[in-house]
Amino acid sequence: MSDNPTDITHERILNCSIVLFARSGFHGVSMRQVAEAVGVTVAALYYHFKDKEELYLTAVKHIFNNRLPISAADLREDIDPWQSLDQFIHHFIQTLVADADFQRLLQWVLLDTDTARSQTLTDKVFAPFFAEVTWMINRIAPVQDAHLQAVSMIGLMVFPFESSHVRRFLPGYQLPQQTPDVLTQHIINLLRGGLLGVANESKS
Amino acid sequence: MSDNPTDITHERILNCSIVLFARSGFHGVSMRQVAEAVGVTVAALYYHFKDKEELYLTAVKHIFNNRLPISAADLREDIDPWQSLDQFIHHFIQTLVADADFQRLLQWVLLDTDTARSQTLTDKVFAPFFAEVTWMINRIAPVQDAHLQAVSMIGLMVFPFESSHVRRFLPGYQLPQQTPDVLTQHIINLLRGGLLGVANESKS
DNA sequence: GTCTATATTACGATAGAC
DNA sequence: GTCTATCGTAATATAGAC
Repeated sequence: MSDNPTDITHERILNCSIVLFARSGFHGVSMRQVAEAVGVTVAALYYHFKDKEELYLTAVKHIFNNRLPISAADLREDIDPWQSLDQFIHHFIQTLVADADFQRLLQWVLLDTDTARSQTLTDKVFAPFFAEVTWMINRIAPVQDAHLQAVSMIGLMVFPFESSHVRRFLPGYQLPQQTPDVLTQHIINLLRGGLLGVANESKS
Repeated sequence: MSDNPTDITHERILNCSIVLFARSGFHGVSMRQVAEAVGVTVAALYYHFKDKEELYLTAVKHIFNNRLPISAADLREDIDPWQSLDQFIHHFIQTLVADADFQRLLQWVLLDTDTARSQTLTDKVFAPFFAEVTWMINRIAPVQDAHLQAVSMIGLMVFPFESSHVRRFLPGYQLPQQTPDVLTQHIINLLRGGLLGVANESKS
């Protein structure tokens, strides 16, 4: 919060950790690697964080709290639900494009089996995000199972990035598909009218 | 392939490895742990596999080759495209439900940044799978970008499982949502008519 | 083919000087 | 607050007996 030198080092450690943990996950990164990336010794890390786990969890919370909150503009009651959804999807995908570390950390966190860690993270960062998504979906399709719909929507946004390392060797893969505009358009189209798009939809 | 004792041990090592790697990933599992799970010493593992990486890759290929191929019945030209798709989705989701290790290994593999490993796996196991999915989608929506559509469809099937560890702490989560019948119905509904379902679709 | 024993390196973590 | 130095442990991997 404040700007004294301690907090600055603290923050630099977090930023370096995020890059490493995003690339290789908790078990794939050693404290020695983190120390080298920061430019200090291992002992210095242990002055700021009591152990590796606390460092990891703090780093994850740090980036999630910065990237996951959604724009208040997307949640205005007076905006058309579909336009609202479009804005939100575009905004979130832009975040995924801009911050690959955030995207990959999300992927690592989903694989975490530690119940305590999962619950902490869920309560603190995922629950509010998920609630907003659910709220949006409910405005559009109030009778459906909002939880399942929200999961599908998040999957549609996230999976293209989760799978990109593999997909780049598959036929039909093109980088332009992953731009915020194209991807948002694609998802909205699917959410509005399914595989066949809006062609089959009765105009609303 | 044959059934001599060597191959039996070979296979038992793979099966035990799969369980461990699925839970904790490559870096989260030690050769000691694998050896203990199999009931042999570490040295025995190195008789069968030249190093940890070869063990991991063989294990992953082994389970993927068993689980990923899709039923020939889903690909018959004479079956209604939507029915074909329904069968395929149901079949694949059933696999994900039945084999949590396969589901989690898939998640680990998507996180792998090693280009050589990714390419090998993609060529050998993902490409055929992806081609079949693309073929199905193309029968339904020939003009669309089949690659993107296929990614979305796979994401819709996979993400509910990828996220289940986190989602169980979120409001609206229920286990029945994850049964093959319910999930397949949900996805088909979304692919047919978007968020609002088939209500908006002109009857075909 | 599997064992015991071990080489070698890396890991997380801490004590104590400055 | 960061350093040097180090402890104890666990990692991957191999040599050689059986």
